[in-house]
Amino acid sequence: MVESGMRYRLLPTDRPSNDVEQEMLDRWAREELFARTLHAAEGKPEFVFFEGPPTANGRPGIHHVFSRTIKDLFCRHRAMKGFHVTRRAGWDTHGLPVEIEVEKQLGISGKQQIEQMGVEKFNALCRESVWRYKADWERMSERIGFWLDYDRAYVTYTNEYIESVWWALTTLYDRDLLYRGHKILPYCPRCETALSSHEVAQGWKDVKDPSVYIALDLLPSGKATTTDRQETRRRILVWTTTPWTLVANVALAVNPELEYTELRKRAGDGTETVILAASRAAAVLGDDYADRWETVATLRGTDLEGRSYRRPLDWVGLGEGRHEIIVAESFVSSEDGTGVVHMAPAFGADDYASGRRNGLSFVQPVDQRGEFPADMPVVGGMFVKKADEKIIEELERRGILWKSLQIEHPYPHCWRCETPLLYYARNSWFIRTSAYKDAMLARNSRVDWHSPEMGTGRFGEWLENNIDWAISRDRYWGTPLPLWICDANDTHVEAIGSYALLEERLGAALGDDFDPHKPHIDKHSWKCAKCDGTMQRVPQVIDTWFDSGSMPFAQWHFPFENRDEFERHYPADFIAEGVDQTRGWFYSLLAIATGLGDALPRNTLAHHAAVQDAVDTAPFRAVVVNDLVLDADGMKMSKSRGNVVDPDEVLPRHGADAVRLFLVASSQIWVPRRFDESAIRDTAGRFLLTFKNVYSGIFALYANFGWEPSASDPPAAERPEIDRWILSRLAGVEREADAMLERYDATLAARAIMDFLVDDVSNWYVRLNRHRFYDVAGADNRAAFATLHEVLVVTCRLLAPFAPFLTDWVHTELTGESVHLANYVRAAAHPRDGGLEEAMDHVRALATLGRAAREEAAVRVRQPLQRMVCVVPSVGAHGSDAGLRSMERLVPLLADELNVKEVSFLSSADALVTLEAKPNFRSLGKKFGKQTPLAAAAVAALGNEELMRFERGEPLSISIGDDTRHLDAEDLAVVRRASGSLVVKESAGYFAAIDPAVSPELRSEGLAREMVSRIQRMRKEAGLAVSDRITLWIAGPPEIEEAVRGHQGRIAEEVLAREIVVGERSEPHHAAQSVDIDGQAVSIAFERAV
RNA sequence: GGGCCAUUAGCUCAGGUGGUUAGAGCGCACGCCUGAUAAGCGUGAGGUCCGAGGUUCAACUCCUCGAUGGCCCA
Repeated sequence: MVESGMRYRLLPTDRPSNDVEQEMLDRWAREELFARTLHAAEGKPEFVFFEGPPTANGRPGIHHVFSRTIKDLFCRHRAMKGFHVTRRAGWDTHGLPVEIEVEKQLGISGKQQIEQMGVEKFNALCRESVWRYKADWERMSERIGFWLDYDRAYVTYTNEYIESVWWALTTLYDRDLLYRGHKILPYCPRCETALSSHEVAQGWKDVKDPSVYIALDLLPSGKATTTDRQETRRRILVWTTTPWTLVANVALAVNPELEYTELRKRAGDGTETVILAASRAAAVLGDDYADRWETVATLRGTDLEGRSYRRPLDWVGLGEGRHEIIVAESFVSSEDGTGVVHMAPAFGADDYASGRRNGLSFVQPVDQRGEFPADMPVVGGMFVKKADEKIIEELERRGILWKSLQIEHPYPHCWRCETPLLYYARNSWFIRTSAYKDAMLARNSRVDWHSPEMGTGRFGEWLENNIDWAISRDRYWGTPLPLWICDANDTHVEAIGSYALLEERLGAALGDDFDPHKPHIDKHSWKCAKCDGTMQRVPQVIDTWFDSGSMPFAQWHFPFENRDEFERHYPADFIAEGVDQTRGWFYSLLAIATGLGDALPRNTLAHHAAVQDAVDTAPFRAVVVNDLVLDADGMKMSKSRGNVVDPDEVLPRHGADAVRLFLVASSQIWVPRRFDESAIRDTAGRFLLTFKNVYSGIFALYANFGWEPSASDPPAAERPEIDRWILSRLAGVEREADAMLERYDATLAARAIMDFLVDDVSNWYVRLNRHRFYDVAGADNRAAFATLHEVLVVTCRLLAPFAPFLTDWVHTELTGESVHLANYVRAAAHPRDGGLEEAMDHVRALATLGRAAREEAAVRVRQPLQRMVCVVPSVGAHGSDAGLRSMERLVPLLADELNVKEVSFLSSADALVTLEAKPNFRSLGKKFGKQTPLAAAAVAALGNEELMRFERGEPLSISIGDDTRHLDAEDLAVVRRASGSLVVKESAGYFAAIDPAVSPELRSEGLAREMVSRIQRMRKEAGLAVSDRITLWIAGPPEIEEAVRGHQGRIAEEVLAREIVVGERSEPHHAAQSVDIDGQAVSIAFERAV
C-alpha cells in the first residue's frame, strides 16, 4: 500500500501517540518553530501573558500539567489570532521551602544550626538547591508542548530582580505604606519565623486538641451583689483549647451585652456557685442541668466587668499593668465555650488588642523555639504544645479543672514543615494594605475572573477582610529588606531603593562580585545622617510572595532599564494558575501593583475603553483559575496517600495531546476533576483515534491515489448538498470555538470541536460519503476530497491549542505548513446555511427513527424496502412548504441511509395520518391557571376531525366546568401519527413509518446486494488491491442466480468484475468459497483479470 | 462557627428566564457493517434528579432546613 508517490503520509492506528509526539518535538526543535511563531508576529499587537513562577526545588506534578496546559492553550489561541505573545519563563527561587530542603539535605534543623554552619555557606547551598528539579520542569513543560521561553527566564534571586524589588519596597516606604509594627503573628517555632496570612491559609489541618473547662475563683470586691456572701465560693467557668497559654493568663473577658447566670448545685452544702453565659449552661453542664442546678442570679456582662479573680497558674511574674481582672469585650461569643474568654495578650490577636485597650500586663514566658523557660516549674523547657497534658494535670491538682475533653478542630500549621503554629507577639514589618483595600477592590472588580464566583466570592471576600501584609521574615535565603536603621535611635530609618544609592551611602563602588543576599549585605553600614549612630540593615528578609508579585516589573529590571518592554507588557491580558494561588500570587500581584499606583506606568488605565468610569486596572485583566486534580476516586493527591500521579509515566502512555484534552474537556476548568487513566483512554484517546482514522483511513489512504487540491475541484457552491452542509457546520464550529476561547471557556470550545468531528464529520459526513473516496476520478469525488481536506485543515487549526502535536502532524501533511503558523479562523469562511443545517437535523432525526423502525420490523438494512413516510415537527402543519422543499434535496441521503425506494412526507390530507393534539402547558397555564391540568387533558382528548377543522382555520374551544375558551395556535401542537400497516417510530414530534413488505423484486435486489458484500469480503481476504479487476463465477439456487443475472451490471460495477459467469462451476481457482445465504449454499469464485 | 462549590443513569458529565416524555458519551446487552478493520455504525435497557418541608395550576430548576463530599476562612 505504501507507494513511492505517496503524497500524504499515513498514520497507522498502532503507531503510539508518544512516537508521533516525539517526531513533532524533534521537528519543532530542529525548525525552532516557537521562535519562528514569535518572529512572524513581530510588530503585531501584544497579548500579554504573565507566567507565575514555580519553585524548581519540587518535582512537577500532574496538577502542574493542568495549569500549564491552560496557560499554553490560550496563549496559542491568541497567537493564532495574530497577536504577539511573549512567554517568558520564570523561577521563584527564594524562601522557606528552599531553606527547608537544604536543611533536610544537610540533616540539620533550626536557625541555631544554620548560624553555626554559617549563613554564607547555607545560602550558597540554597542558591544551588533551587535548581534541583529545573530539568524536570523544563522537560515536563516541553513534553506537554507548553511553549515557554526558558532562555530568557526571569530568576528572582538575581541582582537585577532584587534591585527592582528594592525599588518597589522603597517606593512603598516613601509612601508610608511600609511600617514597623508589633503584632500577634502566626509563628512557626520550628522555622522560627512569622508567617503571612496567605501562608497560614495553606496550612489548616484538623487536629485533636484538649478542650478544657476551668473554674476560677472570683474574688470579693466592693461591687457587691445580693449573692455576695463571704461564705460562698463563687467561681467563673472558662474554656480554652490551648491550656498552655493559661501560664500567661492575665485577664478574663466577658461580652458586656451577654446574659450570664450564676448557679448553685442542688445537692451539697450550697456554699459554692458557678457563673457562665446563660445560653451555654445546657451545653456545658448538660441538658438536664436545671435538675441539678438552681439559678441564684442573672447577671449582665457589665456586672462582671472589673471584678477580680485568681489566675489559674502562678509560675510567672506579672510585671507592669493590670491583671487578674475581668474586662468587657464585644468579640466574646456565646456560640461556644462558656461565654468567658481567657486572655493571654502575648498569644492571641484579640487578647493583644484588648491588652492594649485595657492596660493589661504583658507576659510572654515562651522563647523563640516555642519552649517554656528551663526554670519554670512543671513544664520548664518543654515545647508549649507538648505541655498541655502536664498543665491539665496541674490544674486538676489545684482543684480548678472543671472538665477536660478532646475536640477535633482545624488548626493552622506551617505550610512547609507542618509544625503547629503559635500565635505570638513579634516585631515585624508590614505593608499597609488595609489602607488601600478599597483601591484593591475597585481594581479587582475590573478583573475578568473565571469562574466569576472566584473573583467576587473567594477573592473578593478575602479582600474585604484584608489585614496588613506582614512581609518580613526572620530567615536567611530571601530578598533582604532594604531598610537601614540607626543603632542609636531606631526612628532613624532609611530605605535604599537602588544599588546606586547604596554605593552613594557607602561612598564606594559595590564591585562586580556584589551579592545583595545575607550575610554580605549586612556588612554594609554607614554613619547616620541625623545623629552619631551607625546605620545597620534590619536583619530580616522578605516574604517570597513579594518576589513573585513583583514580576510584572522586576522581570524587566524596571525602572532601571527596559521601560519600553515593561510598558508593552503591562498589565497582563491573561494569567492562569491553580486555586491555591488565590491568596498567593493573585493577591501579591494585586497588592503590590495597587500599592505602587502611579509609580508604575500604565497602572491607572481604565480597564476597558468601554467602561465609563475610569477605574484603575488590575495587573491582570483576565484570570483563569483551575481547581485541584483529584485521584480517580475523588481523593486529594498526596504523598502520604501514595496516589500522586507522575507526569513522566502518564504522558508517554497516553500522549500529551490526550492528557491535555482530557484535563480541559472533562469538566469545567474551575471545578475539581478526577484524574482517571482509563477515562483518558475512553474519552480523549478515543476522540483522537477517530480523528486519526478520518485523516488516515479515509482521506490520506485514498487521496494518495491521485487527488490533491487543484483548480479542477468544483467550487463549494457547486458541490453536493451534503458537502455544503458539512462546510456550513464547519464554519459554525469555527465561529463558536473561537468565541468560546475569546471568553476563556476552553471546556465548551473543546467539546464543540470534538462533537463536531465525531458526530458530524465521522459519523455522518464520512460514513455517508465513503463511496466517494474510493475513486479519485470524477467531479463528485473531487468535491468530496476537497471538502474533507478543508474540514480537516480547519479542524486541525481549531484543535491546535488543545492538542498541538497531532494537529500539527496532520496539518503539515495536508498543507505543507505548520498549524502553529496558521490563523485560527479563516479570513473568508464558507457562508452558513441555516436552512440546510436545520433540514439535515430533520433528516438525521428521521434516520434514527427509521433505523429503529427497521430494527422493530426485523429487516436488515441491506434488504431494500419500498417506502417510508415521515413527519417532521413544525414542517407541514401550517403550510410551511419551504421547509419541506429544502428537505427534499436531502431526501436521497435519507433513502440511501435507510435503503428505501421512496420517502414521502405526510400532510393532513393523507389518508395514512391521524391528527393528535399535544397541549402546550406554558401557554395553557396563562389562560387556565389552576385548571391547567384539566385543560391539558381536554386538549389531548381532541379528535381527528376537530383538529382537521382547526387546521383549516375554524375556531376551536374547550370547556372546563362552566368556563369555555377558544384555543389559539400556540396552545397546542398538532402532531401526525401514521396509521395502517406501517411500522412507526416517533420521538419529539418526528414520525418515521416504514413499509416492511418485501416484494419479490425487492428480495431479488437484496440478494444481489448480499452477493456484493460477500464478494467484497472475499476480495479483501484474497489480498486484492482496491483497483484490481476480476472475473467472477457464481453458482447457486435458482433464486440467487436469477438475482445475480437481474442485477449483473450493478454487481459488476461494484466488485470491479470484467465478466460474471452465472451457473457454471469454475476451475479450481485461487479464490473460491461456498457461502451460506439465508440457508442456501452459493459458490463464489474469482480470479484476477488481466 | 462562617463562606463558596458540588450532589442528575453503573461511571463522567449536560440540563437560558419554572412548562409536553430529564439528555449525551462511556460501560453494558443485542444487533448491523465488513475496502476506516487491533477500525466503523445502530438499537435498547438503565434515573425517588441527595433528603425533608415550602411557594406554584406546574419544581431537576425558586425558597427554607438538613445530609454527604470538596475547597476556603475564623
